[in-house]
Amino acid sequence: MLDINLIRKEPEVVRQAIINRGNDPTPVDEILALDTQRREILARSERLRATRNAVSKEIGRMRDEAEREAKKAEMRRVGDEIAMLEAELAKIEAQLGELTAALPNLADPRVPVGPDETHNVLLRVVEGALPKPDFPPKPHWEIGEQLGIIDFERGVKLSGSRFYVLNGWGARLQRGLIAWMLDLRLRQGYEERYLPFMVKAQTLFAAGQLPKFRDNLYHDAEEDFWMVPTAEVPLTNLHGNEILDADDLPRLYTAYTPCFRREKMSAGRDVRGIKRGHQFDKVEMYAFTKPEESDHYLEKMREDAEATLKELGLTYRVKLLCTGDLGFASRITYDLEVWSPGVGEWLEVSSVSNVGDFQARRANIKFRREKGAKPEFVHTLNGSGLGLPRTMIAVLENYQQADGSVVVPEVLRPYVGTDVIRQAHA
RNA sequence: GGAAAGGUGGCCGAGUGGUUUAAGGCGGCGGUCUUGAAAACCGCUGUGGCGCUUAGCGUCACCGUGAGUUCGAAUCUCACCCUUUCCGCCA
Repeated sequence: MLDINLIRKEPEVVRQAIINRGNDPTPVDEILALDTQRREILARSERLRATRNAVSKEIGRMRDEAEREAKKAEMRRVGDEIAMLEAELAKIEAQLGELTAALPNLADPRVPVGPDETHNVLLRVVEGALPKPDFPPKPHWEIGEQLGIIDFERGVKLSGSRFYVLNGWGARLQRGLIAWMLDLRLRQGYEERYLPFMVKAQTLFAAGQLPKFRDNLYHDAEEDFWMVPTAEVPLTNLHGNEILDADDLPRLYTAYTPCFRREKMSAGRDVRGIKRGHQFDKVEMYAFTKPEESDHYLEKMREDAEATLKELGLTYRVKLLCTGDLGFASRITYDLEVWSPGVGEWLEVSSVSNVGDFQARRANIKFRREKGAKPEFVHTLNGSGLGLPRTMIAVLENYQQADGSVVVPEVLRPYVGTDVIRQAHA
């Protein structure tokens, strides 16, 4: 949610920012018009309320019955007028809310302007420590099926396309990755949380997922339960409607959750393998900071995510997203992409964003600089650390051997329980 | 799922239609006193919106949420949500 005061004061800036994202800026003008109307009507109805409050108090003290009835009749008319104005106000506020809720966040000035992902800026490539394979690398779906650790057929039998079953060492590899990543986050200073995987609609709104991305979410038909598309959603709301002490900031969190996405927007893309499913696992990083510190923690989160890939010895690259590819709530985003030789692709495994006060406004998360000071909105940041299926793909494809086995990365061995995977079961 | 009780400021807690402008207490902040501290005493104490002559002032809203009754609602009515206890079911 953008600050209405910013829209009032700098409509040109907001308009241009929306255009830079490739969106239509006309809602800005509608918002300004509605905002003016709102304030006019509000002033009128509040003057009437003030009158009614005062007169009602007098009525309570009046002894003369006739005079009393006269005043009551008069206030009845005032009441009717207030009701009329407020009905109008409610309509305007609903429209205003809808329009402002649909506006994306403003991009940071450092974000390059561009129409789509082709204009993202490659910042650098970091070579991993692993030797290049001296044989033609296979894609993970072949590795997985040959080892018997990924069962696509039974996944489809259970749930349809884009589902799979992990067997034996495959399941343990994923579990090991999750546990190792969480421990790495703890060493990096994040606190772990175990969160609800189903949340209320309001929780999704505060994180910026609703109303805009309704089509990409799963929800219960009968109750107000929505499956989380990312841990970012419950983490954002962890401190919803709270005023934090400045001493409590920053708050750094990490959480593992499954993520559920309908992938309606990506129908037909990446149908092969485990790259894009309706259900996937992710370890997330999240931060609540003072406004002036959020950029510092953006860099920390990016470094922390990068450390994951470095410790796995993988080759990756860092991109700065352009305005056209930026997420709805984000001001600035780094993407980390890991090289995977089997599919011959750079796979997006992490997205690290500074959201500024965009989610804090929606979720009403504030802090007080000192006792008695006026509460201010915090800044929030989120980053994947990392997405599991794609990290699994990268591990399987980068650590595959000529004989079809997969060596377990050294850091994962204590977590997985073996040095090398030769078959599904020991 | 059934029954009962309940939801009031940072916390406890009073409040069954109009001097409630939400009592009182605790906590917190400031002050008096003190060598210092404690005690005692005095003062202050939430969030948001709108307006203005903007260190402030005025006004409106907020007592779980939403509707309703009324000139006037924390208080009355209805629906819903949540909490606690008991019963049932269950990992």
